[in-house]
Amino acid sequence: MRRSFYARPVVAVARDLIGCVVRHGECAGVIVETEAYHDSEPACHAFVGFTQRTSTLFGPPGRAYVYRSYGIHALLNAVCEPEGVGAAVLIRALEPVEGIELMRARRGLELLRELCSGPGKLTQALGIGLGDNGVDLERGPVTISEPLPGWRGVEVSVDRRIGITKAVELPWRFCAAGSRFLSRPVRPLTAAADARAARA
DNA sequence: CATGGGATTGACT
DNA sequence: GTCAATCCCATGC
Repeated sequence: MRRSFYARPVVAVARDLIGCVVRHGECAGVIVETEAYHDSEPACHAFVGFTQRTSTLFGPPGRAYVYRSYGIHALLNAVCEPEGVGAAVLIRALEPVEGIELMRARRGLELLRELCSGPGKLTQALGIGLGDNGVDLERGPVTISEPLPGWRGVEVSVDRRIGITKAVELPWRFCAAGSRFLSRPVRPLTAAADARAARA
């Protein structure tokens, strides 16, 4: 995708990335789950301002922001909004489409559903690491490109973000409706959750 | 310089 | 359902 695609409100980009293709080397998958993060809300790393860690987030849009989570996993984001705004889309799950045998070898698993159904799983499956931080997503080695035929206009479900403790009420998680490759199912909105969201 | 806290995962009860 | 692994970074003394 072109740089102008990412230089937009991060929530819109997160939604529009559903159906696009992430590629690294011979491995590729369709994005089926994303989350948006923005420096105006405390769940975003960029909330603390410009630091060494967040410099990529405040940099030009269309680059990869890769960081280590829980000391173990590398998580892949696409930097969004104009330079100077700290915002990114976390890629949370892929449907594998190419290089599946290599993914299986890297993950030590056979089951297709488990290869890329989580933000730490998909970086392991595609061989993406901290060294890919700052990479231009149009040039590679990690790239994101247009949806495959059949994925254009796919229905998107909205949910609250997973695994965070701050700003939990924001509906900034996006999933391909009915996908079997999500990190977790979309939670149906309950009346109680609705009331909480309305109050916040 | 010491410390606390994760945008997770997989193993185990 | 619970829980440990593991390390980088931001913060505070």
